[in-house]
Amino acid sequence: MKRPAPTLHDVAIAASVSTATVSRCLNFPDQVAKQTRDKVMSAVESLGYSPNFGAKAMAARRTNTIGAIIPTMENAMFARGLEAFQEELRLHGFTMLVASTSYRPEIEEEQIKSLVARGADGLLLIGHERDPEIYRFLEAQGVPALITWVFDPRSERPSVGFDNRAAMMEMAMKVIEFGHTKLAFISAVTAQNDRASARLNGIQNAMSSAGLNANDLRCIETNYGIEEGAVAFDRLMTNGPRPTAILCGNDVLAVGALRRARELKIAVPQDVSIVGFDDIELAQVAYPPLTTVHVPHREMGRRAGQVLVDHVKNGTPIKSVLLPTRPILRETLAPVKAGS
Amino acid sequence: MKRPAPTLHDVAIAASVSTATVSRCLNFPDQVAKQTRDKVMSAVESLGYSPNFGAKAMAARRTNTIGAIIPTMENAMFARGLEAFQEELRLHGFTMLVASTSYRPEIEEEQIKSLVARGADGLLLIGHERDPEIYRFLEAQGVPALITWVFDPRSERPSVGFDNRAAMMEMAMKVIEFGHTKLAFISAVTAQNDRASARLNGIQNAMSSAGLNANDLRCIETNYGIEEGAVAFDRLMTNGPRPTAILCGNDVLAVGALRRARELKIAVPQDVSIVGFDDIELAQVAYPPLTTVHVPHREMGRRAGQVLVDHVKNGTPIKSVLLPTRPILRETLAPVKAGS
DNA sequence: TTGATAAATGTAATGGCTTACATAAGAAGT
DNA sequence: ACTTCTTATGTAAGCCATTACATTTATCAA
Repeated sequence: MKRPAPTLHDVAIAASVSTATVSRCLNFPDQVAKQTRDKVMSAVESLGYSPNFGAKAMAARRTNTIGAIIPTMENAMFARGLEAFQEELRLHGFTMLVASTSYRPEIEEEQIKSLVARGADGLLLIGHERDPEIYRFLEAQGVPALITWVFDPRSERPSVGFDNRAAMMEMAMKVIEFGHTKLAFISAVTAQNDRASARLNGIQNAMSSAGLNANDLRCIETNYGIEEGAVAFDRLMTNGPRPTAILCGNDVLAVGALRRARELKIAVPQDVSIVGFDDIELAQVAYPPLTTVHVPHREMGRRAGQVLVDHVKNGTPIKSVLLPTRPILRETLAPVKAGS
Repeated sequence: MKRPAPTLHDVAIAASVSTATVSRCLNFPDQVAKQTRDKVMSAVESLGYSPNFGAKAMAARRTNTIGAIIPTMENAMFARGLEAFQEELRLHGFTMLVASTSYRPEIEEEQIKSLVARGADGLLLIGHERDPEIYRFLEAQGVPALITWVFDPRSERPSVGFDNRAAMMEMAMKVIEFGHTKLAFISAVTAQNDRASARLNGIQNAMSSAGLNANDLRCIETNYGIEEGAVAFDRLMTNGPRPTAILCGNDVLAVGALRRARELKIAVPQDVSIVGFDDIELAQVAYPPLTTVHVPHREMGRRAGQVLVDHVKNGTPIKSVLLPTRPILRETLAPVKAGS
């Protein structure tokens, strides 16, 4: 199907110069005489020539490409951060390659290998938790990787992100301050996901430090999705002791819970408080507007871009960046009802 | 920063075989004796070898890569479609490369060149409208491009998508059936965006065919975003003759309008009807749930993947696919109030 | 004019992989 | 044991750029 694309050589012939001259025209235009340059450029134009990236990468030993591997593009929070990341890269002449893994570690591994093979000069990864083998591989390949969306003070690997545990703990404290003692948590799947488990820990920490028994936390793990949040809410409210406040691992789950509450005619926040995490746009337009933890996704993407580019270009060591989060009180969190 | 990665040659030495054998081990494992294979594989393993994509692509003259260029990842509708597209590609052993353009034609051109240079075997593009020069370039490079998210019966270029005009016309007819005659439209920017202008046409067609004067349509063009929708709504309701129904170019704008309506204490749908387009998740969780045009984004992504892979692999000519859309009546559209 | 210096262009090695073709080693048939 | 096929492996020629170095041409001072 694909017919052979024009090569440097074809252009050289068309312009009756050497390939070196053509290459220089394209990469260092001021090193070649105007007259020659025009000749070459018009040949490039008329042939529709575009340099072969593989050959270029091989000869020049750099690609100006950075790979980003995220769990899913369907999550607005990643989409935002990445958009900012890409903008930052563009500013410095880098191109971003994205791949998504659907939260499957084996696909992540495949994608990492694929991007490395493509000559990515650096990688953006989400979260710390992955097979150590992968870190060894990146090491062997000499490809730097920047961890984001998390900031784990205990990890030796630098990252640009926020402290999931502390952020959720702060929110849980708020909830507890509102008088809630019967808490539940609709969590994302925690296996292979340090963000999700850190958030769970945050709640448990808050409970302990407030003198509650962390074991009393009812917790449901579920996949990502509005419907999933709805189902979890249903289970929480139908079976077992009813919580008065439900924390959710992310806004999407929270919005699902909110929807089911409406369907079940359970008033939010009068009958039950619901809070989310991430503060994506959804949170503001939900009804009632969702109380949630604000995360500066764009800022995170930008900073990650700066740090990574600086490292790849100038060898500046990667330094961790901790970004602040804060609870946003909107309307789905209210003081517990007397008698609950 | 980057220290040299192990090469085929290194592996060959470590396993004391020729590079050809290593290559075969990796690409056609059954052509080499089990004993040799094991030897090679363990060398690959211990060196952390990963083939250099550029070299591979150059030698093999194919990349099994398909590029997708979309306006923005922040729009759930593209994210969804792409996710499905990627899944389909994976099934056939292809990898997807995404790039986004922020709706800027010059960035799109840059991205197209970049992906072609990277050896993409095919491209997925959104909408027909772009500089003819680009189509010529793709032609010269022999890279097939599939147009999606639109289906324009009048275009000679095949596409997999839906008829934006007809879809919006159908919705507008519904609105008119509900007795509305004072219509307004909050549109996405129509310049360089055939989807947006087709949707506008759809409304005008509906008005004309219902005996209304299409010139009476109040129309505001705005950028993409919730806040932008809110602002547009505000302008529409504050200045000039108040419409009784507002159609929006997409759900995000509609949700913005909805939010502002709540803030202004304008009841929806009692005081004004609002309808969206795309049927992303936002639409269902908005309050009240948004009446909108359903577009099968995932299906579209899947079909696009099939068509493109089939073309790239087997040379099957690209045939247009028209996907159905339908108005989803939820709660933001109601009959016009008597006396309005 | 000439010789020296700078500017423009050309020559050819290089990078990592695939693959057609050549060769070597085993299996099978007589 | 000896030829004849297979099967497994090796050899080496590309693929398409970049770039160090060599060469040619232009420029200018003396």
